[in-house]
Amino acid sequence: MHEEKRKLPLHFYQSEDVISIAKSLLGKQISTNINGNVTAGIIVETEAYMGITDKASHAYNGRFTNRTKTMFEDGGITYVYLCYGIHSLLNVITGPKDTPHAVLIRAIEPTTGIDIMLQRRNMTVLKSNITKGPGALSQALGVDRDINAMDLNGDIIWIEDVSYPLNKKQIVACPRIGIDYAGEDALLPWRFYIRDNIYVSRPVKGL
DNA sequence: CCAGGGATGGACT
DNA sequence: GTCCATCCCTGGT
Repeated sequence: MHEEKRKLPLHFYQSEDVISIAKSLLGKQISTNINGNVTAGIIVETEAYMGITDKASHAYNGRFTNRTKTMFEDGGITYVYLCYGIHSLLNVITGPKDTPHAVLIRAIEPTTGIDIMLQRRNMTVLKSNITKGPGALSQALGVDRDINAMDLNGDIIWIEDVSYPLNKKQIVACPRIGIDYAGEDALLPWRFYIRDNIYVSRPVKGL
């Protein structure tokens, strides 16, 4: 089988429904090829950011800056930005042009190139924190701001359907992390993760 | 120019 | 549980 055929098609990303895309990305495999080093993992945690109406979004109220201009491009590219001066956070841009919706990838379950990921994370033993959390998974995949605005159907970074078994009962929806500044929007249940997966960054108690 | 703040993670108690 | 490194981005002067 030729791997190109499993890559998610452009129309997957260009739907207006960023909530559905955030849920659909669970169980998909994201891969990078950085200077010939291929690493990959199954997406197990995402958050949706709904363009100009979402107070937690960088593009809230149509904010268009040198940083956020990537969000206004056609869906199907990456958006990588620096958080807290240290961490590169990886998003998938969705929707048509000028609809700045995004899905933050918050955790993956490593599948390919674990030795390379361990090196990048400066770890010697495989533990779940290798890719637990958005900053950690970016480091493991070798993603930094050089990967910003990159085509998700290219050869550097891509997402594919690997028929990961998943049913809707395994998907937990809860409020997003670290966005207290967003007022009432901080309560929206736009964080999604796979129940009981050990790579999820902060499972909700009791679920 | 400059101050304030942040979609976090790791170390520590 | 608490603390805080670290630096770009933003908006205001």
